[in-house]
Amino acid sequence: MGAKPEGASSAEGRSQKQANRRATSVDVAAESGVSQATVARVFSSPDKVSPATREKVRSAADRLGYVPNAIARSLKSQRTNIVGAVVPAYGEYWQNVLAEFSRQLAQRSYQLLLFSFAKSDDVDGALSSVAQYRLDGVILASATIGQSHLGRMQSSALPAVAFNQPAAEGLVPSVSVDNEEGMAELARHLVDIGVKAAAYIGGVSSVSTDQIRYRGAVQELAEHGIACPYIEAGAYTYDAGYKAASQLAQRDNLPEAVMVGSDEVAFGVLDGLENAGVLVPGDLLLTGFDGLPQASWAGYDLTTLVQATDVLVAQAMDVLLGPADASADRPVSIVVPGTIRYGKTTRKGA
Amino acid sequence: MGAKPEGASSAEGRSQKQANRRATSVDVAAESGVSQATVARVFSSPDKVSPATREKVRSAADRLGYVPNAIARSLKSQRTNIVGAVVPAYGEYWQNVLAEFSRQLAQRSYQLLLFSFAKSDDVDGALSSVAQYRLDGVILASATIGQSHLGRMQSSALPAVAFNQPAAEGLVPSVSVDNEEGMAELARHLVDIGVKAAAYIGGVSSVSTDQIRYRGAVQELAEHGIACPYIEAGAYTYDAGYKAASQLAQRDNLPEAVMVGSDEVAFGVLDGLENAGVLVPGDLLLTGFDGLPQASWAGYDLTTLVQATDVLVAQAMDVLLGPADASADRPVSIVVPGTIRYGKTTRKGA
DNA sequence: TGACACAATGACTACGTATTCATAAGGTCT
DNA sequence: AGACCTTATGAATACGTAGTCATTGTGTCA
Repeated sequence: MGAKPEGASSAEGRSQKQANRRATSVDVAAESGVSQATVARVFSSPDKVSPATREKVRSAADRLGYVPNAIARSLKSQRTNIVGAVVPAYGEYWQNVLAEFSRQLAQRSYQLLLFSFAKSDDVDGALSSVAQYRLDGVILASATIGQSHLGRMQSSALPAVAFNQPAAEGLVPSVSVDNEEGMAELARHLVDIGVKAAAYIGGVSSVSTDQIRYRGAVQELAEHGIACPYIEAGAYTYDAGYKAASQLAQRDNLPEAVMVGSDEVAFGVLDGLENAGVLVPGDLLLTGFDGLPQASWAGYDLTTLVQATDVLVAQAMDVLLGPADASADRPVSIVVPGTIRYGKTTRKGA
Repeated sequence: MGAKPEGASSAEGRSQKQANRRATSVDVAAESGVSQATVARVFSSPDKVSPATREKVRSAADRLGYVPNAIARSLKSQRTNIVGAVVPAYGEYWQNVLAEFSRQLAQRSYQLLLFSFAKSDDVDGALSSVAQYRLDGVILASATIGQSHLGRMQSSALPAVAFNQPAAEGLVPSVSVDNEEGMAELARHLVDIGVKAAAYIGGVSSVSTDQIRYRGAVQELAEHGIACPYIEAGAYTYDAGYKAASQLAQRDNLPEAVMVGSDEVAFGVLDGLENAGVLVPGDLLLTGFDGLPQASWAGYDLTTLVQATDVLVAQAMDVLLGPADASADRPVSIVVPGTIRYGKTTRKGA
């Protein structure tokens, strides 16, 4: 052990020469008079180093402002401690989900690398970016990720979980709310309070969640002899809902109730109806789906199916990062039930 | 050039042995009978490779499912192509800002690594994580990042930009909306329509944006002889606003107008007031701040100061990724003006 | 006291890529 | 045809870390 205290001065000389370079474990080793291996050990498995050495290295590291380089660590260890999330760039719902992902990943001390896309064509780009970073896992959120993408995902060795994406069934492990049953429960609620005629406003009819939610409504209502025509808003936005409602309001015979496929659209429908002089719940009952925070704001107080986002996300984390049962015969596919929130939009007496 | 076509068979043998290992540039080199260096060139500077070789390598890469490893690339090139964002985990406003960051970074083909924190104590953890990944830059969003953190940031060589964070002035390059002038303009609007008595509802009084916005209101109103007491909601949430409004509504003498420091709180205030029987704008005028999408929803139609989030974010990107003028004497500090949205909450005649 | 287990540490190498330098082949100009 | 430049390619190396293996010192047991 060359314990001559010349490490300090030489290291300082160097650090003056190249002021902007970040210190490396080699620098710290020189500064503290130990080997690079020991420095590495101090930061990755401290118990393998004697307390005295540990302290010496720590202080040298502080002096030099050394921070371990996660990139290099990842290269060596083949783990990044980063999870990717492919999420649509717009939409209240996805923003909330993303926030929840971020919180729960932080809890498990993972970082979240975000791949968002505006149009569904951009998914391609996002997914090929995903492959470059050797992530520990990836969350595929958004119904607009096609099955071809999912198939490719399946073969890519990268652990993945599809979030609220019925189309993924059988291809990729998935976690979703029980869309069909949830919407059916809302329909049952309408039946219970005596509704005899209804309509359904969806976002985009080609999206699988849209179809499944509609099916849940139609089937349940059909059992009670109630028809439920489908109206397409064209997008999952407030404005699309507002417009759809404006058109609906001009009809001669208004349905007794309107079931909307998502809360964000439902807010637009509600405002669009009231703007056209149709009172909710006076003239027409209204339900949403998702359980966005705004649904419980007094201004809207919407009857809707609340997704337990925290539970859904927690399940997704478990699938992704939990025990590696991913090698099971078929990908797991977890369905979480939702809960109805009863708001004033279906309160008949009002 | 050992052009014997034995590369293929040997590579296949290997790929069968270790099925789950991702192919590397070395594998592709073997498969296509060129050197690793040439493979690297095909993917990083294709014009330096002859078309024939390029094609040969490309097809070998496809066959093996080769995707360049961004981690290894980063280690070598000292650039990650990733920008970090330190953002609060909650709040409509931040969710919107984050979405905009994500969109604009994607446009510039950067990825976004998200560090969110729930309590402001967690900022420490987030910031030390930030340092480990050798990011190309970091966005510090949230007024709760203390000056000590900013100071440390300043010395860490990592390009940073503070977003809507007045406290950063002089320490870190910053981009914000003109909080003071924006609130002053709203106050002027109230004065213009004849308001003689007002109150201000802030989120958390110790936060710098809160203080500055309040100052903007107070000073402008004072010039017209109008007092403007400060009420603290306690958080930047709908619920906090709702509660504050409920208490306010019980007072004997209601102010003519209430200025709220942020839209999300303002929505709560609005609903809280109406719930208590105080009509807006009939009994009381109301303004918000931020320009959230919900402000233009017909249900609220709030008068507020709209932040041009896209412009703010674009400016932040320029500061962070643009020409490296960061070495200027003092960090730049860009202020973007806001725009008033006139909603029905200050429409006196209604 | 010698044989042996064990703790602490250092030398060395691999992770996968990009880049520098050297080399070889082919073409141009006088 | 010889000197020279250009293009295409390969060999070797560096990026910063973690883990393997070898080495040394220290204590324990018979």
